[in-house]
Amino acid sequence: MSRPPATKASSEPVDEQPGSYALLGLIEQAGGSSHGYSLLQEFVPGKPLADIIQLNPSMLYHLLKRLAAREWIVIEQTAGGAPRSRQRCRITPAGRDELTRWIRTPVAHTRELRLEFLVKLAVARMICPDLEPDLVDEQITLCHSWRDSMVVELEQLGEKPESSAGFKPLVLSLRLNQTESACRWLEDLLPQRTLSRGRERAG
Amino acid sequence: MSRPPATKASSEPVDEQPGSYALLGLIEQAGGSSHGYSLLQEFVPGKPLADIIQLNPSMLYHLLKRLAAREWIVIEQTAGGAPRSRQRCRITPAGRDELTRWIRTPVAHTRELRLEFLVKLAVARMICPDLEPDLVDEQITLCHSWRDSMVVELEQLGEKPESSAGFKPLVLSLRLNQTESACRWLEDLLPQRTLSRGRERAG
DNA sequence: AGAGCCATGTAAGAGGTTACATGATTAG
DNA sequence: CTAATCATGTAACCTCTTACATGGCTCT
Repeated sequence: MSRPPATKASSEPVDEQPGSYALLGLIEQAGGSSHGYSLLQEFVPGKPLADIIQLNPSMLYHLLKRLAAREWIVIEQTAGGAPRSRQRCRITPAGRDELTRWIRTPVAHTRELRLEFLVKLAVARMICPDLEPDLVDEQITLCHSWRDSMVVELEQLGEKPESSAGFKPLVLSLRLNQTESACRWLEDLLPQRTLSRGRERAG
Repeated sequence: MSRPPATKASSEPVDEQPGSYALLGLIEQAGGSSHGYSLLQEFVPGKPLADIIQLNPSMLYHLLKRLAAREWIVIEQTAGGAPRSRQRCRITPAGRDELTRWIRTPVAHTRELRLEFLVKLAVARMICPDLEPDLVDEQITLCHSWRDSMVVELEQLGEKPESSAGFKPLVLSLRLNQTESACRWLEDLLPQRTLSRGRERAG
């Protein structure tokens, strides 16, 4: 499970998937330790995280093992006798470091906003609400830089007439559209930090 | 990817992935038969399809076998002696039917526009350019219906104040934004059909 | 006694990715 | 001779999903 994907020079640490960090965040929020089943309860309909991501039991326990393999948590069996007793998951200092590192790192693609960025946001609200404005700001900055470089790229494509034969302009303009609307969505997120409640803006 | 993982009733026909249809379309365009390596050449940088989707050799031959298993193509070995001789892939009538069915079916999610819809468009331009306007029109209609139902859903969420605690409105407004920008992008595609003799852009 | 929740998993299987194997022919 | 290109794959490994196994406990 050491996870050297053998492909990307193995120097990059390679993030876990959002679900793993959601779990890490829930454990941290619970005071640094929790157990599988109570974590599972946070993913039933009605709980905030369930609006963003769903985790079934199999996946949850699987992810917990991966977290343990990375030494971001330790898993202790609490009862000795019963074959399937409650297990206690405790976050390690390394896990805490990794969690805050991950929260503060903006997502690298527009498509990751829906799942990964929202999980970051939700976890930040749970364990470090003060970070939320920074988190949104940095994501906005990054999104703007994507947009700017795509605009440049599109202009360059427009200069060479042979490029209009291919689908590059179409692909780029779609991605540009999506990125621009993502920027607007992120910017709409900002006012919410000053409005404590009551103001709904539908669209 | 977005495929219902096979244990689900197995009565649904379940589309192949876009790459499979790209191959089917290339074979059809080549007069109904082609072979692996020359299909591979259509995915090297510079070829139109390469702007949309990339296929490595492993995946390409894997997909060809799947197409053969579905009896959408038949694979014949042409040379008898050599261990790895050229193989000929010929599209079957069922394959042709499936290809046109797939082309005419709009994609079911906004996220599939980038890859699957563009492959449909590219394949349509190759083998049935007259269909392109319909293809775009139908996708626009569908996109609009998504947008409308999301607007309704957001309004309903706005009526129940307890929902503002969760992330549902955020998720929905992001998806609505993305869908709206997808609609605009699709609409931008339409004027191109008035330049319907599109062969001039090759030079 | 049976239903249902608590609690934790294993098994099976689909799908995809990368690295690598194989052997022919052609070009420098 | 060596390298590249032609041409087709296999092997190993990863992820995620669904179905199901396992037992204790509690409530009716």
